[in-house]
Amino acid sequence: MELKRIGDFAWELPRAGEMRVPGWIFVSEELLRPLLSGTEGGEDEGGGHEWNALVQVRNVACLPGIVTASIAMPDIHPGYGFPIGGVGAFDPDGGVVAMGGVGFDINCGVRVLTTPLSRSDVEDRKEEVADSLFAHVPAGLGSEGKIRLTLNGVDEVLKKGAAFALERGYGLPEDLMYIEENGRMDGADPGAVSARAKEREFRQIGTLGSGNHYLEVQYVEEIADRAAARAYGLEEDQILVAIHCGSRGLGHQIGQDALPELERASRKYGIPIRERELVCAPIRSPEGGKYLAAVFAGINCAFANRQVIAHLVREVLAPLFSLPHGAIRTLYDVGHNNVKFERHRVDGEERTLLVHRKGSTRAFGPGRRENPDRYRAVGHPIFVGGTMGTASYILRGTEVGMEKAFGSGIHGAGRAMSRAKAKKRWRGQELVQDLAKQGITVRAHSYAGAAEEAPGAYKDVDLVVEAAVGAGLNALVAKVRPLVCIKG
DNA sequence: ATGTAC
Repeated sequence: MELKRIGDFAWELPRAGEMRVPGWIFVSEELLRPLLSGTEGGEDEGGGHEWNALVQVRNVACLPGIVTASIAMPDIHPGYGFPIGGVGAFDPDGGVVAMGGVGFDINCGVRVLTTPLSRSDVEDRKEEVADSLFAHVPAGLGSEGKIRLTLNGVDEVLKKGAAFALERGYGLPEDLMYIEENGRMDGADPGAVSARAKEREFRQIGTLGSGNHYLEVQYVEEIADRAAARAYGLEEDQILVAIHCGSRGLGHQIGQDALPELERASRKYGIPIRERELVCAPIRSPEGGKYLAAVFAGINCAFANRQVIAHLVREVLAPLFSLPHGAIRTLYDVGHNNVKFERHRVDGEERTLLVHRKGSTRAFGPGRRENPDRYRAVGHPIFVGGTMGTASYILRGTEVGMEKAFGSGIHGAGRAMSRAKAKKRWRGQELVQDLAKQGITVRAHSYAGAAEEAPGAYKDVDLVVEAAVGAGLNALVAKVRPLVCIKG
């Protein structure tokens, strides 16, 4: 595939064939190289689909009703249907909602809590902090939470999101102000969610899960943007807690249920299926409407999940450091596997679009009314999770990002190596010991899982951030380092 | 990502 350079950190995949718009890939030369080494039409573990992130950018560009471009963030790597790091905005008239644009872990995202603690408060108590968090926050594959829901309770979670958790006494009212959508997505319909999906939520609310999900105690190493840091209440050496998780089994089941339904819809409406998960339905069709109502419910499930986990973190840290719960505040909570209706300027005209972000964080810039009052002037924070052994970053939305990428940003380092390959190359136990020597206390529910998450299996997060900032999509606010990491 | 399987 021929790419045209259109900027220092921007490349265009020109419109050709059945593409309705061009592809825009925001990467540096160095990050572009591995993308070009994939083989088009190559075999993959999933059954012989084209397993190449750039092919996926092109496939998304072929979907009906896509607006402006099929966009890839600097952490782009192959996903199901959409690339991870992919953004696609669609016109509600004639456009589609695509399962691959959301993925299985609906509203997977990050919440960051601020504390009044500084690095020195935690540094020599890391083992104690790690053990307490590990014991109190349920995590790992198939883990079950401390809360049991009834069927009616699950419906309430799906309708109310984080507010449900608050009603049950998990969290502080001010938390809601600092969650994307205030923690509650409109248009969620529990009736669009299967009984099987709901059954998976009965015992799973308030659990971290596995894979790349984690709970991390971090300190602020460096502040790059004083004004934004002031608005966010961040200082150097300050202790933060990052919670990375999603909608667990429920979101996964919504995705599984949607596959055959949207496959039928794709055929019914005559939309070519270019990859198993790139099935879709017109936004205004009954099938599209049902899928959206189910996804919105899944989004609420993840908001509620992170809200409960934030409470569990407070239950651990407050007594340990003699703090009131109110001293541990929600900086922000924002997802990176979502689809939603948003207002955007396209060619000078304000329009409502359905924006898919798959492994891409919403990153609204200065002035947007969706931002909390305290953040309105600088844009809301976004969280870029590095790996167990490397830095994470706090960035913010920008006006350039609003124009070029529908207000989107990066979400992490992005995998550079498959999970299978990483598992062969590293041993989890050795990895945890190595990290301990570097001052990072890791508690993992699965050593095999930890090996898959080896820092070496990811791209260099510093380069990914450099590209996002260089392209102007996001602005750098602060760099943070891990002290304690709980892995699923 | 995922009760790694219909």
